[in-house]
Amino acid sequence: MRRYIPKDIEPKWQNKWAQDQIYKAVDFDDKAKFVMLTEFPYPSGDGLHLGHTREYTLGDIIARHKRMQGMNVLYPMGYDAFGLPAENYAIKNNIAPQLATDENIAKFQKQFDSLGYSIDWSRSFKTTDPDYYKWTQWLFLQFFKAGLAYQKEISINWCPFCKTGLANEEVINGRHERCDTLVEKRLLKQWLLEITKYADRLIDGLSDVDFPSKIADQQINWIGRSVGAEISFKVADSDKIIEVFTTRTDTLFGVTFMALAPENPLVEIITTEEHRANVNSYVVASQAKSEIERQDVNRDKSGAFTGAYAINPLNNQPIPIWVADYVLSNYGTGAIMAVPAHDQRDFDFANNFNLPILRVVKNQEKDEDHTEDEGVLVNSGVYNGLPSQEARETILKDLIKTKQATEKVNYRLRDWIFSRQHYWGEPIPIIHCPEHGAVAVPDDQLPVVLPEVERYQPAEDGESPLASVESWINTHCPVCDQPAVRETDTMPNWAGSSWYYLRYFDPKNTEAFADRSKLDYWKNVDLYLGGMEHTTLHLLYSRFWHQFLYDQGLVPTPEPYMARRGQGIVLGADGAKMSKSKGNVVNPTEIIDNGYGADALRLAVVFLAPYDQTTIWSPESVAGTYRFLQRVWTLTHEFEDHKGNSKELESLEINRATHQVIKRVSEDLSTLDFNTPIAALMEYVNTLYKLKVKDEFASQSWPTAIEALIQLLAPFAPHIAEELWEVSGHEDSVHLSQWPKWDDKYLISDTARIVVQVNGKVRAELVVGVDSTEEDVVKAARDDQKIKAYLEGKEIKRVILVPNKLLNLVVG
RNA sequence: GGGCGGGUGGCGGAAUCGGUAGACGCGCUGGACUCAAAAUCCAGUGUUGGCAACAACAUGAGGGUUCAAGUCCCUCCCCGCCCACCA
Repeated sequence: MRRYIPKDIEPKWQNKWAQDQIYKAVDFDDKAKFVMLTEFPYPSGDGLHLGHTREYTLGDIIARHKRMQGMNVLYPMGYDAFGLPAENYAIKNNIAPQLATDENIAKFQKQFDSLGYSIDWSRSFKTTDPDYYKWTQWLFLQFFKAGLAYQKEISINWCPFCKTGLANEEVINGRHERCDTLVEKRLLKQWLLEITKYADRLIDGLSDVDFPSKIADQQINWIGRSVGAEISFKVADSDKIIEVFTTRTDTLFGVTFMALAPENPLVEIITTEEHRANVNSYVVASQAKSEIERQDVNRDKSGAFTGAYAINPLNNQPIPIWVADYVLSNYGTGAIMAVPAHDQRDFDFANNFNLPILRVVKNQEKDEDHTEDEGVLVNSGVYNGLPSQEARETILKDLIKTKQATEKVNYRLRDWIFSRQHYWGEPIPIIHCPEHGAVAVPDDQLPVVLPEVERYQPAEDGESPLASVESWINTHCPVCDQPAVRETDTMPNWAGSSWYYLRYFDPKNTEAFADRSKLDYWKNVDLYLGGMEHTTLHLLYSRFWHQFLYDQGLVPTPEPYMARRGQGIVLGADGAKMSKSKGNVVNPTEIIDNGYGADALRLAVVFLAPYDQTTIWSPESVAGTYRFLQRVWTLTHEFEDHKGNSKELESLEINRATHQVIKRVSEDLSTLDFNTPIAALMEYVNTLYKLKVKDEFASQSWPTAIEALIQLLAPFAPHIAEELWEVSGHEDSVHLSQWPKWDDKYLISDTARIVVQVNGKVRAELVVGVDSTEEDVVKAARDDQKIKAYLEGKEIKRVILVPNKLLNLVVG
């Protein structure tokens, strides 16, 4: 018998599949379509890592399974190639990022090929292709034309290491998520996309798609919709008004001070001469603090009194106005009404500065200094006695009547800062004309191709490297043809990935980002698998783009992804995140080349744990899955050698095992369980090993049993399955064969094993006829030697029978 | 502080509706084969007591509901992820 040597069969089949193009997705096919999407990789110099392998293997298993179920499957792959690592590499080695990127992609491609994925490579592209980013630019212009892309001078998060502005979502704990550098604030003119306009849609749309609650909740929290009121407070002895946002109008009588953010322009205006010096030095000190200092929750609350007072609109009491840097300038109005008795932060501040604390909500709990819980109003004039929730509405209504408040919804979500001061990104296709301002580059001049430059390093002052390319910058206004200059900022690395799935539907189109009829056929992604870390970045951004495109009538569905699943991270064997510095990185190519092969590796990364769970890599697991494949190999070959034997009747045992495993694998795959079907297949093979000793492959049930085994294994381990399929005499690919079906009639037995409990403890196991009556089962139990001993001298008080499963005798 | 997960053998993990806890794999132990080793095959493997049959205990801790709890309820502890001075 030939031995199982993966490297003898895997490249052979990979070539054959490529040659026969068996994984090609067909536009407009009559079969039902299924779009299986996994996040495309950034082609770094390190190549595919184990996390990629897990993600793409999972996608491949689903794609292959759906294909065998008769669907027209599109499983595409591309490269998200704009981004900082390539640029940093370019800066360091003075090599064009284009070249480094192409080298890396070649490396990735080789690894991809060695893993045997059923990807339709004819649809592949990279986001850095001018043919691709032409359409990224065109789509940006649709936002611009709809008024959703705008320029504004704002204080932004600035990474001093990368020398670029960052979106809110890219700052983690005051540091740039990519390089871990402390972020600074800088005032810069930036392009923004008005994602806040879609805040409600992004929340509401979640109810039409199948996202795990973990992901949906995270997006909802990130958007942070908060319903409340904007209330106007007059400043005493002044015509100025302070607007504040609050969700607790019911606590209005408990306001004992107001607080303005240091950046609030009113600070300058209302501060009295007496307090000016003090307030100024406080504001300067606050602004000198780093982001991380200002965001530290545990820090003592600081502030300064402005000398001014506001008037409470309900009782006309004067309220001192303070400046405090715990008030955020970019949320709400940059000013708050402070209710120390019912807000922890206001409470802390009041304690620091000996400001009064007035309880206006009373609740059951003992009289604490402050509570944020609901209760009944006290110290609130005519509103005393109202439940706080009701008071919230009543007071707001009254204030609206007197035009002192409006209903207001606030979001934590901020507009998406879309400018980067970098070379390696899509140029923003805008021309600045002295007369006409920002003008869109006309469609027939797209793409605005990224020019070659002398140096890739961004400038200290935040100018993009493109600013130094005179010949490129200087152009003419598309409206008036007067001299004008190009925008030099580029798009963030999230731009190209915001719509890439649509390009797979029609990757070569030069007239449109995708042909409408193809969009109508493929519609959207049926299942999208990716990392949890993209929940509030890529996944939110691309939903926003898609919803906008839907509103523009450019795509046929309101949501891009019908279902989303997030796969867990694979940690190193030491339990730490894999990283080069820790030396715990596992290279999938090494495992394949060590002789285990792609199939054993694929099984190992999937068998490890449920796909959505973070798990620790165990090097021995490949040995286990390799051993299993070897047993499948041996079994199949032994069967082939004994084929002549088959003359006996069917084996009920084999039939039952076969139909059981078909059922289990099918059902598990439909619920996206991938580790348990592999266990089921292992169990099945163990069973067949035992049964083969019995009948020497003589029963007529063997051919079906082996065939089912190979087919069920095919999505998981495509190479060995294809080889064994051929060995068993098939000429067509197993991957185009029809997924086996189980028949319940083989699963039914005429006997049932019943567990017998006495007082809830398992004491024996009985075999009785299926669907035996309670009377019969109890009788059988009474006759059982072991049970007899437990019933001795006792009376059966109660009998519980779970048909065909369990009998519990309660005795006493 | 808020949101969401989770805690089961030496390890990764199984366990529809509450119904035999520990499937499957790793590791370990013993045996077969071999001059020997590797590979392979077979058997065993939660803990405690016992030669054994068997019994008791056992799913983070404590209580409860139930004929029956890993699963449901209450109280608490611990771990992970995400967000965080968002009014």
